[in-house]
Amino acid sequence: MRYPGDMPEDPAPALPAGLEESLSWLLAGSFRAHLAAMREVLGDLPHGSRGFEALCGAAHGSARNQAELAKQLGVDRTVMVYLVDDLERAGLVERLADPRDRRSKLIRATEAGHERLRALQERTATVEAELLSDLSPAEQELLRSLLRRVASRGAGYDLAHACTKDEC
Amino acid sequence: MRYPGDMPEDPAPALPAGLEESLSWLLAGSFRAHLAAMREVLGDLPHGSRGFEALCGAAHGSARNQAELAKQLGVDRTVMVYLVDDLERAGLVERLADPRDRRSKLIRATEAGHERLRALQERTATVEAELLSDLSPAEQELLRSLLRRVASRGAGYDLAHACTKDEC
DNA sequence: CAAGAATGTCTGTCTCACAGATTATTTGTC
DNA sequence: GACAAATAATCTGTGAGACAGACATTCTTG
Repeated sequence: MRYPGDMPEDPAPALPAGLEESLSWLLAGSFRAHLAAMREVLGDLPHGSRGFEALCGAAHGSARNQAELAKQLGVDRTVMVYLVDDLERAGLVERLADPRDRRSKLIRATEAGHERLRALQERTATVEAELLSDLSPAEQELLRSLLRRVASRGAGYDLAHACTKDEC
Repeated sequence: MRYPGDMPEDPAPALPAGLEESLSWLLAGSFRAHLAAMREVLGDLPHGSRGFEALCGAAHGSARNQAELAKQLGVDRTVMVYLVDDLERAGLVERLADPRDRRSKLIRATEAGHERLRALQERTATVEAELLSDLSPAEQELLRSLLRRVASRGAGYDLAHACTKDEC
């Protein structure tokens, strides 16, 4: 865990000149920072940040089946297989038969999954708070709101090959 | 309530309930959206979005050497090798000997690199404008500003293994 | 009932990131 | 000046992960 005063003495490259105005880099940089901050918190959770989002979705029942959850997470359907496999093996989620469609499987968080998620969310909240600590509470909420609108608009894009190869 | 003319083009998963408040998902979603939007614009540019940022950094001389550019881009030093290799092979950047330190190599954009970058920036601006079209100009600038502060704070984190494995 | 679409899964393949070692050069220490 | 340690770039090998394509099952639509 790193604390505010605990910055690496490293002659920090800080923000790269000329890139700081590029939305490309701003999003990548923020995303990377968040990812790095989450890493230690998530610990041995299968598939790290993505596993966290999947568990989150499973707990909230945000998707009817595996395919829809995959779309929400922005991953390929074949990736979803071993993602859920590993979460299931860890006892955090379970595949339930959908009574309405025997092809579908409902992905739901187990009791242990809910418990784990709650514990993780406590700690991720701390991490996020630190990451956003330069922003006032109002600005933090504003940032979420703006990102939500951007992400919402981007939800319609073709996400094939969107995620993994680059930075991520 | 749905009306006759109100066609459900795609049963759009839209925003996943329960995830939309998670900064984790908001950043990932926005980042993915931007990545997807940029893909077609960048075309055959080596290494896509990351190559674009590298070219940008090379053009602005934001880094003294290859290692520092790698830090700014958030990539491993060994990754930087073939990233620059490919950009160099495409004639967009060049490795110059640093007169002050013969170990270092300055990564600079060639004439063709500047040209290509300028052309790309025109088109990426269009794409970004569309991605942000739900936001007013003031909000767009606000978003950039907020992200800059987040990314800036996150610049000090340990970025090892930050990027690739998870979405991105 | 037949044809087609959707869901989840499996297999094979291929790209990519990372650890570790290597070479060349610089910096620090005595 | 001589030596050790640190740093920059590179190369090799390996492993993880993403994707295309095919498949079995089930639903939907004509």
